[in-house]
Amino acid sequence: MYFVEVILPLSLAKTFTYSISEAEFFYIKPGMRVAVPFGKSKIYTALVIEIHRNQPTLYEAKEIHQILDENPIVTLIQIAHWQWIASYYMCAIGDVYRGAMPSALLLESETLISQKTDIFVDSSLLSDEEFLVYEALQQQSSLKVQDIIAILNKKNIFPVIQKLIDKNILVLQEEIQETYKPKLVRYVRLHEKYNSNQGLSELLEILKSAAKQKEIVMRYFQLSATEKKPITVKKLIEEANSSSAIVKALIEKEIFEDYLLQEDRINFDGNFLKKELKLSEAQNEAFVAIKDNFDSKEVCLLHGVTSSGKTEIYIKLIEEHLATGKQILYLLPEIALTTQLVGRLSAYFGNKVAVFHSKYNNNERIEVWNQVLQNSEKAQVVIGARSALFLPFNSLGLIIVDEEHEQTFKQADPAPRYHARDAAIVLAYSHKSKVLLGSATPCIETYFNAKSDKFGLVEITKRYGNVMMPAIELVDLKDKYFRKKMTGHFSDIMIAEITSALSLGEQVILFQNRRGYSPIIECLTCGHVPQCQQCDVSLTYHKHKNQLRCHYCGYSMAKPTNCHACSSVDLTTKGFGTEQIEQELVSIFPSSKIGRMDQDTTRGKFGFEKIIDSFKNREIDILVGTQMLAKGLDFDNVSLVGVMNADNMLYHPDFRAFERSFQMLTQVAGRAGRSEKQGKVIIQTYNPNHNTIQQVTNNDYLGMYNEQLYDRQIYKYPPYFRIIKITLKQRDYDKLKSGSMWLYQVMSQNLQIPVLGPEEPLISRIRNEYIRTIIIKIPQNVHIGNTKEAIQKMLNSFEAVAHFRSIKVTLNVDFY
DNA sequence: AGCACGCCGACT
DNA sequence: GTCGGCGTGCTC
Repeated sequence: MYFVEVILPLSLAKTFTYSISEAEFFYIKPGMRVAVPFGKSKIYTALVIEIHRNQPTLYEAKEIHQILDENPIVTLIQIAHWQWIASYYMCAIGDVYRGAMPSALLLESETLISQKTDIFVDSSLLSDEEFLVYEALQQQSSLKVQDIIAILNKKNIFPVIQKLIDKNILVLQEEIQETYKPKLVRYVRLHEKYNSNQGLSELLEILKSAAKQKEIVMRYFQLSATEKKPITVKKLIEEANSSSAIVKALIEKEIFEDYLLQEDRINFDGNFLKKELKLSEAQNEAFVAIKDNFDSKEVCLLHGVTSSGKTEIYIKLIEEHLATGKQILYLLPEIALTTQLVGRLSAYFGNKVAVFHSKYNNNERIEVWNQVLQNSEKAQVVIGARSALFLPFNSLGLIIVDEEHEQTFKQADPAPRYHARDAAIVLAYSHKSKVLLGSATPCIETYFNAKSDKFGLVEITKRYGNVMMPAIELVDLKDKYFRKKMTGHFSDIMIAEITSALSLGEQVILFQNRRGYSPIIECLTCGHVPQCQQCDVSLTYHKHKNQLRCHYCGYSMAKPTNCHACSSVDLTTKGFGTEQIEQELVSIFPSSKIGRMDQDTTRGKFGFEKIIDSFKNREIDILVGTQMLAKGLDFDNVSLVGVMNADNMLYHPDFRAFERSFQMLTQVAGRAGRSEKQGKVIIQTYNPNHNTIQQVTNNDYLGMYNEQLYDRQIYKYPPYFRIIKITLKQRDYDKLKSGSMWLYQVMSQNLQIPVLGPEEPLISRIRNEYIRTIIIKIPQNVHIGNTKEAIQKMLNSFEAVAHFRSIKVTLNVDFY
């Protein structure tokens, strides 16, 4: 008796046992995929993690359906890493498996219904519904479950199908199909019988009376002489200005023959310049210091101010690690940044650079997966967003986490809710590789780890080429409104600075961390504010579409003309977003070209690139945008950055609000003045004396760090405490209330550590589900693993209470 | 996650 | 009386 232990791509913590034959026992290796039946009718792509001979005692193992791989496509290191993620982030191993694999490698079966062949059917014995299905099968050889639901116009169709199967008319098939199709390109070459000199003259004789054909053949000779490589059919037709019909005729005459070659979808060969990299003195010092740190430490933090030229240092490090033949992973917070970076890296490393992120289509992702698995030349350096962490690396030499402070590295939903930076450090440990974290505004925990000697620390305090740090000027909004110096949301100083920058032909970036036109609409008569029907939030006004929209569930309605509560027509808008800033700009600077960059304008695969490119090409004078602007973009002609309102970030009810505000403002300010001239930053605020604002102005990271660290210790937050957030959701308010109270009490009684809650979050209802949260704080001296086990046990007993079982519980470890 | 079983209310 | 709603439990 032979068995395999498999992971299923479902939210199940257990592994499952299937039986295999003796031959399969010797063939299957851990990391191969097998198709297995699971439950009544479905077939899933499971991953083998163990092959063994221990027969299960409590049930009879089913047989596997089919082996899907010839070789493992997942490495043992990956499987171990996934298990770590599942246990640390408290989710099912199946969640990690599903999140880690490109979806095209995880196909599920689709049940196909078809008619048995060679049977006689007496249609008078069929019911109306049975007949409809039977009739449909006369037209099509097979039907999907969805098709039959449509034909019968009802949901539960299985009784009908079952009767037809019983009457020996139908059969069901379950098939898993690989959807990956290699990209094939059609090439053309001369038939071998004309390869000799004698053949050639024969050929000319044949073509004497076919001018068009002769032309294309002559063109073929020219091309193959100049290009010295195979010629595609497409290119030949283009170059000869001919048509495919003529090529086809030549192939039929056996003068040409065509053949197919597999080609990679993604190629960065084009801009390989083999540039020699020259580091500045400061960069070189940092580079040497990083290498020194790597001698004794696994992780090193590179803390360099904005524009200090961190990327060149990364490139130099990549160069050195490439020489050892190991793979390199470069993680970025945002997909949109890959295009810029690929351009820069492929100039040095040419086709050794590969990219992996969620906007790639299935085929593209599988190609990168396979290249990484085979340690191919073409994927020595992999650039990607957080999911690139799951690629099947053989031997990683270096992981770079750029802009390590960015919260996008933490996956919020669905599980696995992992932090790519932290998971990368663990992954690096199993590869015995090094990790470089880079940021101008490191995350407090990271800096803490560096300061406490867990990580190495290298700092650059000067900008590249000795460009000066931007001069930051604060504008007190309270004072400006009082003195009536405001035009819309622009202070007189802001307008003057923009005017002067524009007159010098320089570009301006304006930052407003809120999209839409204005957040809310309020009735002046009764104070009513339109709310979302399904969520506990006010609707946001979007002027462009004249709509009110919910940013949580996507609900939208036309802007009302009168108040829904009192019918008054005196409606006013409160607060402001990017859309309103854009519109004010149009009236203040009518002759300037104004662009807007936020979620609403950057949809689509290249939405972001389009705006960035037109800004770079100076087709836009003033760019208004949300936090997207803060993410490591380089523009060389921007001399002024304006922050419309620095306060709304400051007062988020979140222990990170000040840290985030500092990071955001410093990063945005860093976009100013990237060439010789000192850049200028205008920050409009109601709180010019606020510590965080002052720290931004004085470029005082350490001041911010020390102040925040002090608060974190007092209020029990990271890095001193690790936090687990438990979210409970239910449509029934009372059930949720009693369930969350029950769980809170069990936890606070059984854990000797702080447990807070159950709290009603700021937004206490989304899509008609009520929400409560419980926060658990684990101090440094308490064992994390044991605590998580205890929490898991308590959650299990929570689920054992029948009344509470319908409450959805999600866990978020290190949820920030 | 799906899918079936099983128990109660709204219709032919 | 049946259809179909969803709460409950299991899948190797």
